[in-house]
Amino acid sequence: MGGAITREQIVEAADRLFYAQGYDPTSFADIAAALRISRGNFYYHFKTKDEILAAVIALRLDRTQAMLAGWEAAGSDPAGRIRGFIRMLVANRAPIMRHGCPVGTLCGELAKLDHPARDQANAVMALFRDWLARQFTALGREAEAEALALHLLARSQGVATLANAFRDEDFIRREVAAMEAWLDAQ
Amino acid sequence: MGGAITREQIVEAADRLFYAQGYDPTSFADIAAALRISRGNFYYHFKTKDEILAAVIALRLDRTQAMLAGWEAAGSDPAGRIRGFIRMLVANRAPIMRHGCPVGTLCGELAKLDHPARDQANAVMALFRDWLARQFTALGREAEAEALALHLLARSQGVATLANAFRDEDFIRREVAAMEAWLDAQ
DNA sequence: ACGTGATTTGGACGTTTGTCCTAGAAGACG
DNA sequence: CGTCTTCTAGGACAAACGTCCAAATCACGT
Repeated sequence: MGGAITREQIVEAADRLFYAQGYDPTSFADIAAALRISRGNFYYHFKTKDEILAAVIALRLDRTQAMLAGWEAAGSDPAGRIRGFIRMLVANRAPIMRHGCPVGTLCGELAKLDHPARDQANAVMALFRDWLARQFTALGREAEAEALALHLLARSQGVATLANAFRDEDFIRREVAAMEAWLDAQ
Repeated sequence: MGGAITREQIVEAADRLFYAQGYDPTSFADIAAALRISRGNFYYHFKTKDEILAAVIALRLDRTQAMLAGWEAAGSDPAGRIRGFIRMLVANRAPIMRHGCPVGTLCGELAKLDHPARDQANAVMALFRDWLARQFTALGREAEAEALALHLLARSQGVATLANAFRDEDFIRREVAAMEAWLDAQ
């Protein structure tokens, strides 16, 4: 396989384009142009567009799971890990202001499309929820762990949505500080 | 004008469909089928699909402005008005769980499409922001009014996003209660 | 009853979409 | 060098898209 375009490269390009433009508006032609390959080439690796979406979501699931597992392996305390989650908003502020949160926007789009892969996309969101709940449990808040996780996840999603609409970097920093203060009070 | 399909009916149907399915995935055929009129009929009232979108956003701007003005005219105090805003999440929980927040989802979609009407859609969001800021100003928090408004708006958007993903009604109620408690502490 | 302007129809148009096929290039292996 | 498998290019295909138009229909003043 010489200059072979691997399946992985297609998924990678689709991942970026689905994030930047959305799943539905992104065409095979867009992905092909990004990789400079022929349109017809897709059919060898994927039978349908939905299969590409499924592969993209599977990739995101894997990467998210690996990232969260890495954060748990690191020696920091649960509160420090949650702080790391919150600070993702600052670290990724540029793409978030341009395209929103990759997780939230895909869930929203697939919900509107009533797409079969909706549940898979939601599973990525659930990964964050469950990870956060585990951290709050480790903080001794087992009873309210899931509610606290959903609360923090919702605030993050809201910040991403408004940061995307208003392109306001200071707003992100203010809200991140507020979430950290909230975390300290827990 | 006998059984004349008015321009207003088209905008109304497009408004509903854009909310339920999104702007891009909604075709002229969809709107025509909903109204049981001919596809070609649109060209008499609108020249392009973008014109329909502009009309839909203009309608939403008008209605939002009227709704918010009505809330200010009512005799309640600023805190009570903010409480009314928060309770929108509970009042509209069914459509929110199905399709998300009409304001936030349209802003997100148009941002991804890099659509010219993006700013108009954001103006609807800004309407809520400015209205909330006015209420916080009336509460004597002029200096931080906009930050408080954005904070509350972000939390509402986040609740709508997660309620849409997880279809969790209890979550909405819990978060609404938490926002009311936050408001009382302000 | 008639004519005029407003409104609606059904379809044509060129383009783009996702899907699918075939011919051949490129690689591994004998 | 020859053969077999793996991969790619380019285009065919029907369907759907937004756009646009000519002809028919409707409402209404006279």
